[in-house]
Amino acid sequence: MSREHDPAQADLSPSAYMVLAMIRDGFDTGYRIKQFIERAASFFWSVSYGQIYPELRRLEAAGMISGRDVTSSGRRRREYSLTAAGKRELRRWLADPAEPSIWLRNEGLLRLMLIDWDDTELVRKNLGELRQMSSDRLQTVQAMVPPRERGRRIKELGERLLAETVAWCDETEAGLDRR
Amino acid sequence: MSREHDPAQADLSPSAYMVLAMIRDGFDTGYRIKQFIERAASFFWSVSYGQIYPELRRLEAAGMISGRDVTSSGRRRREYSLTAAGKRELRRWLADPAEPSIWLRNEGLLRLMLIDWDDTELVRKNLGELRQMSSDRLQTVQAMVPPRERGRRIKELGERLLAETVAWCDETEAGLDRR
DNA sequence: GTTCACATGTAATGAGTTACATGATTCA
DNA sequence: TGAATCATGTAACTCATTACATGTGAAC
Repeated sequence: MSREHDPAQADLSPSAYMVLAMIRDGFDTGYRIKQFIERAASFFWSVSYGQIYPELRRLEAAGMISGRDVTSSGRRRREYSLTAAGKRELRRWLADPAEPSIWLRNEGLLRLMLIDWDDTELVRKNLGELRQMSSDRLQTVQAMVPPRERGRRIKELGERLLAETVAWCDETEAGLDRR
Repeated sequence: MSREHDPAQADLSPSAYMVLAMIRDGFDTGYRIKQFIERAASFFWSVSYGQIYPELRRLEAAGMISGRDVTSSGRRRREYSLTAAGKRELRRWLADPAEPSIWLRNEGLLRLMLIDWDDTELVRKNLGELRQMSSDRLQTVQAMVPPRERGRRIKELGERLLAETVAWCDETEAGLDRR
């Protein structure tokens, strides 16, 4: 994550900017942000509540967002909105030339790479697991109604990548039989 | 990473098992393991030296591997081999029913999802960056000579996924002009 | 003589998870 | 009445990064 040290920049984490942008787009509580990311971005981004809630507090302390407690029909929630500083900082980051980092770990694929392929049963099991996960994710992505055009394009990529993985699992499994 | 607590199991991290398997396959130094993973698994796994070297020491302390310093033609390196316990533990993990976790963060895609798509220039820039990264990775994967059959299949998946991403970037950029 | 590949390592730091704790509402 | 969904939050922990430090040999 090569963000160089530069005192002129707030230098938040990518997750913080994600949160900022979600609030900008109307996903104004921690819960809603998590739900949305899980549905719309699950094929390239992950989050947990243990990350989101402290992040919201940090961003508020830093003056990037401001929150207020809302109680409607008995349920309490904390709604946030961007401050001027938050808007500025988000805009700055989005136009920033810093090269984006990629971080990935697919344990299923790792296992598949490490197991003995003569053990057809084990290969089949791992292939099945990967297929299941991918097609579950594919369904989640497909079920998603993207809010804007960019959402439609991103969604399409997710569908293609996940469908490709499912197809690969099927073909690989089929290849197992022809031996 | 839902590895349940079970005193009967050594419960190492997935990275530790990756290291174990690499040593099993003849990649017997930290440097070689990193090189190989970078080339063969870059599309689904990441590693850094800061992770690998301490991991090798930990595994040695745990009796899973044993290392010895080798100096050939002036250069010193530490070569490892699996102990009986290491072989056993690796075998156990590979047959383990624990569901594999997926963890991913593609900052380029995140930016693309968060930017204003009416700013065609910015979209183009981000698309270009993603395309560059993906085609670089694609080349790395293509250049790789897989050691075994399983390597060939995994390699094929990487190629398909990366090629799909590159194609998506191109199509999306082309679509930008038709507006 | 300088750059690239080989080769190993540590310290400081940060990010993000899991498990836990709590409680209301809605729906079957 | 029980399960699912809505909703927030903390503590302990693990993992893994980045930056730094060091040195050799080979190739140009």
